[in-house]
Amino acid sequence: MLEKKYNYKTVEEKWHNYWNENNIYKFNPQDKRPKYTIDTPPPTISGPNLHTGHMFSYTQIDVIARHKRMSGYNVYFPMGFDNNGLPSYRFVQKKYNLHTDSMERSELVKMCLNEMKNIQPIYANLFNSLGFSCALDNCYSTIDEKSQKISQQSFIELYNKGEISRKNSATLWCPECRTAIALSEIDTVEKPSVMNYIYFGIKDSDEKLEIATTRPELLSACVCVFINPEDKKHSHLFGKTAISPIYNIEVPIIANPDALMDKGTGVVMCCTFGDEADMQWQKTYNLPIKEAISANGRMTELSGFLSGMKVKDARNAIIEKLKQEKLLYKQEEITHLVATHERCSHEIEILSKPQWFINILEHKEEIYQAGLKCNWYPNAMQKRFLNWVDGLKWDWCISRQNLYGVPFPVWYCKKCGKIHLANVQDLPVDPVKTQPKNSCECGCSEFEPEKDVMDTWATSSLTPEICMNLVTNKGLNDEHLPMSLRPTAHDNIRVWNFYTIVKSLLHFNKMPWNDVVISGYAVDEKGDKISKSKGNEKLTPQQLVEQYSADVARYWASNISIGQDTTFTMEQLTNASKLIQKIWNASKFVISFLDGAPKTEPENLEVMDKWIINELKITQQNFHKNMLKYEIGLALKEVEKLFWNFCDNYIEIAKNRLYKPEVYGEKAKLSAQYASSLLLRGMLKMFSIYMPHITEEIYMDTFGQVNNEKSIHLSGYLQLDDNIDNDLTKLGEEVVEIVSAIRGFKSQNNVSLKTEVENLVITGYSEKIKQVEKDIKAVGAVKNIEYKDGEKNIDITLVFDETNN
RNA sequence: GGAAGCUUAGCUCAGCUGGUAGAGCGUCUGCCUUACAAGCAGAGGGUCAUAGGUUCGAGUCCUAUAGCUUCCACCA
Repeated sequence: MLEKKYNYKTVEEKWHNYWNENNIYKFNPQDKRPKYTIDTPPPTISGPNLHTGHMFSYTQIDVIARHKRMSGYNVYFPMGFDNNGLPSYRFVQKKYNLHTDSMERSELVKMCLNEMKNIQPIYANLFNSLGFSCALDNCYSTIDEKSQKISQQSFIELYNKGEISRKNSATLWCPECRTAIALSEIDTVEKPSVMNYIYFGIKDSDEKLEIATTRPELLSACVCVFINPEDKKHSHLFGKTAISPIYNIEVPIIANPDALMDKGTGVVMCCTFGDEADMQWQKTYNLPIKEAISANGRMTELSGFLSGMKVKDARNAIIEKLKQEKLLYKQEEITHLVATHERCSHEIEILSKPQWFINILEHKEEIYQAGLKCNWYPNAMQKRFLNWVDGLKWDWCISRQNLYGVPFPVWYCKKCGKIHLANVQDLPVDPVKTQPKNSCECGCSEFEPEKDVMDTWATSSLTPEICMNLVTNKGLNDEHLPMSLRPTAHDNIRVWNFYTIVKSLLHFNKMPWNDVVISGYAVDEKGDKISKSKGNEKLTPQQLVEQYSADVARYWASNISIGQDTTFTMEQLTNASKLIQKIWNASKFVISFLDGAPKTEPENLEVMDKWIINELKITQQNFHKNMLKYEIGLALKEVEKLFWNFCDNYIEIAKNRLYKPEVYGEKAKLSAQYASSLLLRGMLKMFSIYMPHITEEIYMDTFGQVNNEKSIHLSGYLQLDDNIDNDLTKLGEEVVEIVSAIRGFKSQNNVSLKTEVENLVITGYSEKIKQVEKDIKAVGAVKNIEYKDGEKNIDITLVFDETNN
């Protein structure tokens, strides 16, 4: 028997234990049913707690996982933790106040892995307390040995395929972090700057050439001057030689249509490597490479008197000097967009350093095609991916000059410089700690280890393989590809999704997954993303679960439109709490009549019972239609709509037959018992993917016991035929209309709903209404009904009662 | 500058392949009705951003405009 009030605290904890002890959600790879595999995003370990956003997006994934499980799939819903990257590194460094300059890499990795052992249970507890059905007993970490092995194996295989090479090439460089970074790690921010107008000289001429620049400190690296070929004002200069101020370097004047006549003075100086455009020009015009900035963000010797200065100091110093020498004739304050490193917000430089690159530019078309092949939910997200692929300009630089990360399995021969790779069976290796087994072909047996580490995405892009390896132990392997689903937020389209597709194509020429679901953000009333740094998180996930229950939190997180941001308000929580209590109450009512309920459909079902069963069929169809599109919120609304219809209208009708078989007949009672329990069972199953605790509690107290079932979550949805009877729907609508009219009339006359109706005149309704006369009479407390033809109308006369006056 | 999405009741949002505007919350009124007063019933409230077009008929399709959001590009 269910208690009067639903006590979520004890109930939720009870089922968590039960689910874990009985391995309810355990994935069995041997199971013959079709698999549904999820490439779960591993949460980044960058702080001691999870936030609202995690709860929001992982709930949606869990709803999908539960739905597929209920639909008969063998569902694999793994979980991992991402601690291979700067955020985790920074977190540990800060927490223990580490001086990492003097640390060994392996030591640091060990510390990060240890720290994860502290954090992981906290994350796992929250996941558990939210009722997530993921495999928390077998998680991966993106820096653990297995992941390192797969990541290094991927490197070796792609190297052997010729898809990876070490090139001395332009690299996006963060002087603050002192590492190369990828295009996807860049944020562009608007910053104030100064446009400096300076004079260049012309060889064998007294003419002065006016040039505008925001980066005068790069003057020493100036290799040429561009002028638009259409530019008549400057056309006499083509083929001549310009002389840079201060350094007096002679550089050619070249016609270049990229030089815009209306920008600056129309004359551009090109400094390798000032920015991306300079880079392109360097390649196109085969210009010499001159480096004015070094890896630590200071000026090189090339810059002469600026040498050793930081970029900004150098800029001020050279402006001073230009002013002194009267080579600077104008300055303008401007704001412009600057590329910055998203992790540290420092301005990016472009340097030429030897780095490891994965070929992506030459695979652009294949990647584009893969984007087309993938099912994106919502579909508009596909465009974003394709746009990104279209705009690719760089190969994927996977080396980072960090201490922390997955090392390259690479050594260089000290004598001839030849690249030596580790053997796959020896992985994972740290080249700093070990040496190749054989000496080099040149006879040398001394090696220099590659000290760089791989970009974190070089490993994260292998999560399909890392996930499946947890159960198959087959390492880098394509048996499981494509996985069914990659769920993620939209900020990851051009990063994690992109790189995963790249790796999967390069390794196996296969799609990593069939479907990609992009979730929106949880936002506050103003539309700002809820995050700890913004301080707009009203309740932590833990508080939410404690104060409102996991089911309430989950309801809020699943009541969404796919890809749309969802506002978090306290009202929504109240709403969900009410729905849950209502489910409890309605269930109590239905269950109290479960004794003696027919297990199979009785003959001669009452019309209104047929009607509500018909409504259940319609709802199930709509529910599944929406779930197929991953519209979990719309599917939920379908069930809710049915549920309220069931409570407000059907129960009120069935009540009378259930309470008074002596008046309405035993058969009519059996009919209502059958229909109400079928409805409850069907609705609980659909609700179960959103609110797994309360539904389990009710189900296992009743229906589950009949067939000794282990859990509602393994019970599957109701199998109903799909014969929809539209006439029944119409009839039901008419009945609801009539009942509503009676209720409204009583309401307007300020009388209780149980006040009897002396006479009810129904005009213009279908003949069939007569079939449900006794139900209408019962629910409206109507003594007599008259039927008339004509324009639709309902006329009500109440029984005269002194107490009503 | 390029791309995508959004603009429907006071608020948060549904409205699939075109056919007389929907839900929840909030507001107002009434009701202790053998599941539920943290409940129930009822009422009010919208020229579906704007302007054109296609159509017998458009919130729904097409074109343009405006506002908001996001992504990309723009460092001389």
